[in-house]
Amino acid sequence: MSQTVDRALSILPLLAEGPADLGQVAERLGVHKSTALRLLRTLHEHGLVYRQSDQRYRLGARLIALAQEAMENLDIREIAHPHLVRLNEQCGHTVHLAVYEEDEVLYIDKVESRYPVRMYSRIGKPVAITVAAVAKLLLADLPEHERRALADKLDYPMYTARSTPNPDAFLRELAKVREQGWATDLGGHEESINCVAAPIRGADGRVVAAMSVSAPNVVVTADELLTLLPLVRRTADGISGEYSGRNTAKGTA
Amino acid sequence: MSQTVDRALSILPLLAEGPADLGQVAERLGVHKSTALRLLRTLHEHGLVYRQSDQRYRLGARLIALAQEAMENLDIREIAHPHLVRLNEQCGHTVHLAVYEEDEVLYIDKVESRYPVRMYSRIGKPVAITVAAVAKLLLADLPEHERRALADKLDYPMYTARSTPNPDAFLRELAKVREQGWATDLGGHEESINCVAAPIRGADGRVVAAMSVSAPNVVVTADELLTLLPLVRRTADGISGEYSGRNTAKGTA
DNA sequence: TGCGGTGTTGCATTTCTTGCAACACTCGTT
DNA sequence: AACGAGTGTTGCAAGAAATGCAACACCGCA
Repeated sequence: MSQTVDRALSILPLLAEGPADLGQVAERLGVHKSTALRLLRTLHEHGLVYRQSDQRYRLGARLIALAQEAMENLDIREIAHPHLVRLNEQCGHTVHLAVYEEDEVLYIDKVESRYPVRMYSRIGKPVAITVAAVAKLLLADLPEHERRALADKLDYPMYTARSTPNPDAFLRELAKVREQGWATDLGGHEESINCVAAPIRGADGRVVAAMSVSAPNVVVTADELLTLLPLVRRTADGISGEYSGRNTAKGTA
Repeated sequence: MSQTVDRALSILPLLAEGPADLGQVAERLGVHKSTALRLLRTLHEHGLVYRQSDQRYRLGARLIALAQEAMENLDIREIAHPHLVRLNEQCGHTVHLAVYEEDEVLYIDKVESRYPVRMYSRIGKPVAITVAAVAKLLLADLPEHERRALADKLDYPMYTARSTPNPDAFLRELAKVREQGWATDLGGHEESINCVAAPIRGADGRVVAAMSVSAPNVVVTADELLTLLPLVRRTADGISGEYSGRNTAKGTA
């Protein structure tokens, strides 16, 4: 809607790929160097980009701090956290909390496994949307037409042989997940990692977040992990209850 | 430098304080509602701002993802991480890694304490710059005039009775830290929490990051914590060595 | 010393942003 | 049901602000 701002903001994802110098930025934006310079300067003043010693630009610290505050404003996270910790104490595995927002699913909290073999993931990282158990739950709750539109828009990378291959398979999986009220990812993202997940619902019944327990094959088999399902669901329901109860002014994802 | 972009970016810290509606944004920017609307729309298109169900705006998920990528591009973090984990395994306490950038010090990595009583902090959160041990190390390495300028610019909140009270005290502390090559924070931020910290240096000897071990009084006394100093310094030196060795193309903070 | 590469500045042109005012919409109220 | 306040949204004309250009400054290197 606003060309100047649009251009300036386009610089951010570009720099997320790695540091770049003025010329590179100008070229990828399709603008004159002097224009790129002025945009970068403005971003710099706000701390969103940083100029490192070799003069190249990269994303700045203020961006990280802003994101931090953004997450702290999500009240679902605050409510859920103690529950996640308790679940982790009971089962020992990695626990995740994720939300959906505008075609993306991302982790907003995590409690690390107490086993030495851990799964890699990071708070803030976008989730593999076509295979992750939490993503299935969050998308399964969308209205039918949105689900369809999103499914068609997505890429379906074959992380493993069990990854969801195409929109139709994905929609079928979502229908199933919607039906049963929980989801799994059995080696669909990384061959040796399984997850079970359950939805967290607001007062109106809509899914506002999803949580999962993940563990590698070498620690527990998929079947053993599935025995945790009732515990996971109970935890999720507990969070749902508390979230619906305290319906403070603040809204959520 | 660019008014439009400047205004748009000013919206972000504003929304970091909490969700706001169009009118509030317009008022705080000092622009007409329609202008604010168009700026917000542009931010929205880039996912930096999200419109929640009650129509109010808050910071968006893309921002969190961007910040995530920003941190992953910091190579010091990648190199340091395994060292931090090892240190945590040896002493059991919370370990932090922090960098300085444009008047801010922030944590970019953390390994949680294995004791039940934990200290609150979060990756990405700006550090209490006038008292934190890591902040002292990072600032102590700045050229003299920058140090002076920054010290005068800062606020000196009295978190506790032992907090650094004013610029002069701070500069004296920095001089001392610079001299001895390590730093402490003994109850300067939270009454019952102590830290010891050591600097990580690049090939040119400049401090590029700092790391610390923190523990509450109830777990170990300040004196006991200080016995860990040699271990902390050895770890930091190990990271420095590795960082200086691998001087790849990528620059750093 | 001269040369390529890169970043920076002043300026005229024109585009793009701005504020306005009127309109649409959703609530809560009478 | 009708009303009115509050809020969000759009088209448009005026003017301010962003743009690209070209010339300049700077650095490392041959």
